[in-house]
Amino acid sequence: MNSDHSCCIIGATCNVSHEEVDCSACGLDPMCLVLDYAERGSGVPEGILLRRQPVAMGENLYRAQQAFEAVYAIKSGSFKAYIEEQDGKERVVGFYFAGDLMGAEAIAGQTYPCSVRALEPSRVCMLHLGQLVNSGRPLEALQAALINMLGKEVALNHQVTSALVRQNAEQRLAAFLISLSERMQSRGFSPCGIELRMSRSDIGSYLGLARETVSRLLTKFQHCGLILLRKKQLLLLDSQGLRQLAFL
Amino acid sequence: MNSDHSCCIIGATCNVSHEEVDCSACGLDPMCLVLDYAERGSGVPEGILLRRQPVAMGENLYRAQQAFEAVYAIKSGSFKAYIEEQDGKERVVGFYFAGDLMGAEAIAGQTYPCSVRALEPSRVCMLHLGQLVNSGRPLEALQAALINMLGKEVALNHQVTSALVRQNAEQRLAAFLISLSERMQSRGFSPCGIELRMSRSDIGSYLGLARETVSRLLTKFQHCGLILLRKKQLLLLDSQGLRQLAFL
DNA sequence: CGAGAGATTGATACCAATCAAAGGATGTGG
DNA sequence: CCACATCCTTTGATTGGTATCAATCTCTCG
Repeated sequence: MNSDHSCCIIGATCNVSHEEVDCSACGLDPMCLVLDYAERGSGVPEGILLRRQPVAMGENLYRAQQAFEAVYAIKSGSFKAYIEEQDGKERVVGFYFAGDLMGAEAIAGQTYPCSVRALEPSRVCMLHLGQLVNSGRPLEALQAALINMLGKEVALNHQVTSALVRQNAEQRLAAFLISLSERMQSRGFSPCGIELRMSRSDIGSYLGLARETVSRLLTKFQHCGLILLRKKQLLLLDSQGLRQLAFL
Repeated sequence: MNSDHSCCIIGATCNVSHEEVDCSACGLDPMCLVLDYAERGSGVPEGILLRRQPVAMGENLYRAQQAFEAVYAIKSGSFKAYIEEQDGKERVVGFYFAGDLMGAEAIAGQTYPCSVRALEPSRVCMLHLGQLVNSGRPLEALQAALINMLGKEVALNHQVTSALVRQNAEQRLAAFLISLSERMQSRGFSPCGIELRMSRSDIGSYLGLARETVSRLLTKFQHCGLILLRKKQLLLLDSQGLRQLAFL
């Protein structure tokens, strides 16, 4: 919020995308703790939690229609969720960053409804939920943690949906940037320096805008002094101004 | 889907809004079963689950900013979730019908992010989650059920969001009608006869359209022979046609 | 019956998609 | 190391869909 906060995206002192979230900011954290505790006890099911698995850029974590297997927490990097349309094009339905949980939307239907692909080299922790449920160990703390995370995602989705539908292009993009900033901040990253790993087309697809419109608005925001943009490095100069744009 | 299915909304033989969902179609069903089972055992915490509480039309189940207390399952009737804007207007963020779960979005933040109001006289079951977690009984089955429901809601939200943003007014409204039909069918009601308890303004607010646009499109759909509309009674004549409108 | 809210229908203005073209960035092979 | 191809991005001109303003109509309820 305050610009005395050290923002170093242009000078590239800190490259956010190569840092890992601390376990305390990670979506799977409560689960990890529970599993750690369990592992100190007796019979530990092997391979239920795979930590810090590398994922190559462009690699798919899972694809639409696949049977549900696991939920994933992002340790570092970023991902996009998308759906293949019948015309072959892909529609982006979400972006995920370090600390986010992915795959929860497949729990109920036991099938992933969308595909998820890495936007850069990343690392994820993988929790095999199916195996876990059958493992016969007490699960209360773990389940409570999962319930909390799901509740969080539901709440976020509520916000995003209602915001997107009602707002015009300018408001949508401003809200998108603000939400990115807040998500970064909640994970201990700088709230004003953000690396936009996704393309303008991806952003447009997510916000329901043409890529040309995204481009136009970004330059407009820059001319207004709201942001600074160098390639994929984004600097929020006036998040207050963006907030005002987003909600009116 | 087939119109040989008896649809009686004009003749008013069956008034959907006054029927209750069977427990097996209700959002809280697995929980009810678990609690029933527990109650047959020893020390049962009193008042954790309040069944079939009546809610008057226009009454608020909970309001934005209130502390999280319980989740609710609708036995009969319908509700709208909305947010008060700073200009005093309300933005609708969702509709809920018999069998739906409400309040899950407050679990993580322990505060309701939106208000929920009855669109007609209704009945709900109320599960005091906070008390339950502290009651010290084995909760695995209950939690598993809640996880499933939340996963379902996340998946649904994903769909709705991405659909709403990208589609034009005609597609949005067609998709909205289809989704209503599917939700009704999944709860054992007729998929073609639906009572629209909410106003055109509410629908417009939810879909991000002006009420005039909603009105225009409904009459257009009627002229195309897709639907039949008498006041608040809606009859889907050609759900295939609506589906085609929605996805292209 | 009258009042007020909700719904419908018409005319106009504006925002954003689309079409079109040029300008950068990145990577590959000669 | 440069030439070329490809992809992403930016900017401009035109078109169409939808909000908005305005008027009338319908229904409900006291």
